[in-house]
Amino acid sequence: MKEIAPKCECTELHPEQIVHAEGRMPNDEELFALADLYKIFGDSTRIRILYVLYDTELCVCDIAEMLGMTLSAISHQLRVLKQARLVKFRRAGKTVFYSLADDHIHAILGQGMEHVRE
Amino acid sequence: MKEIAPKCECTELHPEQIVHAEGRMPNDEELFALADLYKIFGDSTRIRILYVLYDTELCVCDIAEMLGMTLSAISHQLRVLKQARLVKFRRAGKTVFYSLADDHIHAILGQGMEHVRE
DNA sequence: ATCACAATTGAACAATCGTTCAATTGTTGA
DNA sequence: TCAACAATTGAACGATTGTTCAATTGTGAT
Repeated sequence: MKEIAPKCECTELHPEQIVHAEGRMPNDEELFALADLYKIFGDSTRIRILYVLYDTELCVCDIAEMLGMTLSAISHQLRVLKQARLVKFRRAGKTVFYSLADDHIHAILGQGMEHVRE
Repeated sequence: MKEIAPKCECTELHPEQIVHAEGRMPNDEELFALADLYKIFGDSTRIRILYVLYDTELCVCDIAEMLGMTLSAISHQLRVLKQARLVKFRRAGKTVFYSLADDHIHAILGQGMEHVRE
């Protein structure tokens, strides 16, 4: 018979905390969704895009100009932001204008910035 | 004489928005720090660690047990969280107990979860 | 229809990241 | 001093990610 894998024994020292912690854990689905949300914010190009759009709508070309990046790079990231519903867009002729999807985004950015600045 | 690179001309369409947006952009240093902060939250293992520590201190072994991962994997991630000052620790004999660094972390997690759940 | 141009897309590449494995550190108790 | 064990660390691997380049789509003007 094969030996079972060696198992850490220290958990028996604090079962109360474990039971307590397990009792209020969000479900896995929510935890993964949360990580995915933060993943979107976790890139400086995307953060800068969100900030140039903070209270203004701009076309892709404006954004590329302001951030000193190519149209393609910006467009790729706008796609990510669009899929995550962090930005919305409207078409006007050849031009597409992007803006933040809702006020929630401001709140999240503000919260993070507060932590960074302290 | 070499031709200058072709330049997008659309920015001339909305210089007002650009000036406006540029006027309230945080400096680059802050923007990069913000992206780096969110990068830490943008991983499901780290998010789960932060949640098991939500209001309890636990040792590395407890966390590994609860998340069904190896000690090594957890320890590596705790190191990342420690460097970002999202968790703090205290040593008690052979055991090291981790907990959230401050209440700000709760606020950030709560804000994100609110967005995910809506 | 054709041209100009804003924007999008796909493939490819380098760079970054998370986990595993093995070795090591640090502390306790015999 | 030595054994046991919680925890940390470094190297290596595969997987994911952001940008570039080239090609393409979609719209408006001639």
